[in-house]
Amino acid sequence: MEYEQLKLNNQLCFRLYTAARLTVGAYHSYLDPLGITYPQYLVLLVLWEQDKQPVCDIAKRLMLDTNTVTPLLQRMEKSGLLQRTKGKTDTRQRIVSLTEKGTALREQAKHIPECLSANILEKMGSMEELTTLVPALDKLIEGLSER
Amino acid sequence: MEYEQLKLNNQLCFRLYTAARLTVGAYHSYLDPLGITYPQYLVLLVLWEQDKQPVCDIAKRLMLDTNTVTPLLQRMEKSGLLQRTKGKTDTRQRIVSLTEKGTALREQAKHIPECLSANILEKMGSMEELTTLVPALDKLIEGLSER
DNA sequence: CAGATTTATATCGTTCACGATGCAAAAATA
DNA sequence: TATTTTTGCATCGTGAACGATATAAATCTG
Repeated sequence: MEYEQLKLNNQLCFRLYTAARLTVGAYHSYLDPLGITYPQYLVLLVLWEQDKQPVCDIAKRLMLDTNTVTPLLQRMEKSGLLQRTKGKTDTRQRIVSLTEKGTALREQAKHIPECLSANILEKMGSMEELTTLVPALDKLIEGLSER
Repeated sequence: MEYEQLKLNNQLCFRLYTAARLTVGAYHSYLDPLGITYPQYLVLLVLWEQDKQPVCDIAKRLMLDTNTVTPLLQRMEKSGLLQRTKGKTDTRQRIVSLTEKGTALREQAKHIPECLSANILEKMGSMEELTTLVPALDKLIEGLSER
């Protein structure tokens, strides 16, 4: 009784941790042919929405720090997906812009979300649990991110 | 319209990925004094429930592969939390057992779950979203883990 | 305007997550 | 029993996360 809460099955965080891993894993078969990883896909999503952003804006969007994002962008630059140029108004900034290759991937990635939705829906049966998930996660994220 | 689904805000996986990161981060201030990381805490949870398990059972429980768990256990052995001994009935197995130090941590970790619950509840306001989260995540995990 | 502070980015070290691969022991099958 | 297959564990390499720290530019303050 005393240690009841120290049980794996009682812990929300373990579920989040596992669900996140498995979901990212589900993207793998779609992202592999494009030669990108899931975090790289996230960066592309941000840049496809709006190109030419400084590192800090991308980091904010992804809720990551620059010490995670910088190496990520460096790897993506190396693989030819984007460029990092010095900012003009603020020379501390590095403006990240898509290359042709990075832009072109958008077309190839277009169907990934629906493929994945279908994939997950098929395995989960009903849509219901999924629709409750999103607002609950948003609230959790909002709570945990404020400081 | 065509690219509507390629928006970060529309993606469940990003929420899971972020929520998991932030939640693990919330454990940090509690686990740091104990000198363990979150994945190491998960291993301890499993061993506190039942000591002396082979590597594969721990891996199954955490839904991880041995190529993740083995180095994790090696680090934990190095820091004196557990021992890995050869199995007797099946010599391929490595039986993982808690040391005194590993066992003793249970007492210190006892209040972590309630501290965290309180922490999260305070930031989220209502309990409602949290209670819907758990079964939804379970179903998602179940769907994604079957193969 | 000089000095202090903040901001934007980068680097380093450690720990994970995981695909690929290797190897030996156990189990299944011929 | 001999051969094949499976299982349990380990190693290696790569890419992330993230704490700590560094550096220069921008901003704020006295």
